[in-house]
Amino acid sequence: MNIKIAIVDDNNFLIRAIQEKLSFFDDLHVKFTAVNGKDLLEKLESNRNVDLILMDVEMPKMNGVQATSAVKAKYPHIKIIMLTVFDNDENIFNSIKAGADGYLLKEVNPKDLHQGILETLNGGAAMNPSIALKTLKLLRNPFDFGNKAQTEDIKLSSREIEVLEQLSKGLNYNNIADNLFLSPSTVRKHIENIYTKLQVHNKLEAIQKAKSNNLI
Amino acid sequence: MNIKIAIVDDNNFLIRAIQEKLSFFDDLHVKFTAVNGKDLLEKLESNRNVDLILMDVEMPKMNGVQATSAVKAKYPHIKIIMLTVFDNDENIFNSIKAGADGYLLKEVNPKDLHQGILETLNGGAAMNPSIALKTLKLLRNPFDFGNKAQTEDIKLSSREIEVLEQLSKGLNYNNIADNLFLSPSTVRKHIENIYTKLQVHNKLEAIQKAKSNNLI
DNA sequence: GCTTAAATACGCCAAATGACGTATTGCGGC
DNA sequence: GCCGCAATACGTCATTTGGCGTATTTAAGC
Repeated sequence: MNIKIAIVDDNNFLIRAIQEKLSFFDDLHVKFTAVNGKDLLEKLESNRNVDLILMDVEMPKMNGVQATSAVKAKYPHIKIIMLTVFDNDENIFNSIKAGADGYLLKEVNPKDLHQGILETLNGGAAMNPSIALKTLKLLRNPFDFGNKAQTEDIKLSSREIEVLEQLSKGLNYNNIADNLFLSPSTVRKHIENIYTKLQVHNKLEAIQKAKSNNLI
Repeated sequence: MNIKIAIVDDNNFLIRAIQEKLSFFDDLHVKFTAVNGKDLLEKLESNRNVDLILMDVEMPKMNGVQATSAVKAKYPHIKIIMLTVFDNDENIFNSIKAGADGYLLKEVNPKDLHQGILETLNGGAAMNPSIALKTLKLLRNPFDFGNKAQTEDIKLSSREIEVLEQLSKGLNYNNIADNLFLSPSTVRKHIENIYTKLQVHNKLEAIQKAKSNNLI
């Protein structure tokens, strides 16, 4: 077994410490390291043959949450474990939302880190018990789930929103036309305008963007 | 250290197996066992000096979820770890809501069980990696909280799931091919097979169905 | 060793989609 | 009355997607 790992952290000493921990295990190989999210994305561009990323949260330029979103959007098969000294709810929740596959504290011992990496690659999730408890609490109190607003002030007409809603059901243009008593041509035009306003280029992206902006 | 444990399971062989696992550790002591929730509550009545309960989910008379609610309402200081052979979302979610402090599968080895018990008493939560992943998915998808467990027993291969994940990001076939180091033809074939298995006819429907069945 | 399932890969064809340009109608505001 | 915007509608063209057949290679199970 040869597991290819990337480490992302703005602190070189901590990178060194993590490498040290990984060095005990023959099946783990550090492909490269990066000092922030931007650096990571650039390096992934030219060397995407990575199984798992150990990611810090707090970093300059692009933090770990943003980087996780970006990586997961482009390389969903790459697993990501957040590895950080902080365990505040905000970071944990945002990381999970961004798609992280695990969340460990940096004080983790080599054995548990190794174990967590294997479990994550095996379709599980790696988590400190204290983190696990926080996720359970978050699940029990679904109070502030959807309200992280970063609305870009996008304005769609009411007709466009109707079309978008139909689109999100998985209907094709002809069915939408039937449902809204429109010509298929008109539906297409509406969708074209929607794409322009949202700056996207296909159904999926339009629906995702619309949802994240509470348009539908 | 003297940790007082109760085991609740309607299957005597499984109780025996759990006792066996606990017997390796001097700090763990099984105070009593019960065969269902009702039995547990009665026994707790006369002997409430228990630190932690290992609880089965599926039981006659009163199941583990109901028992957890009842115990937590009356004895909030007692920790409860669900210990079951099944790991379906419904049970996990309901157990968490009922107040469980952990969720382990019965196949867990003695060391991990011991570890999980200590961590739970120490203010953490015990969780299998596969369970942990499910809780993360539940956190990401606050929508499938109240609804159905109508898992249609759809089986996708791991490669198919990878493709589906890429698809759900809004990528087109060529980009998916690039990301997974495949020929576009292969991506198309995978997607075709996915559609057949899910009985759908386009991206959107596939993604919706996959999400509602927790495949992605 | 044989069987099966999964993963890989092509080709063909029809349908759906996305990106253009263009045009008409209706309605509210100034 | 004119302006601007939303809503309506067509045509064209290239690309993407979905459906179907076929084939080879690899991994896993018996």
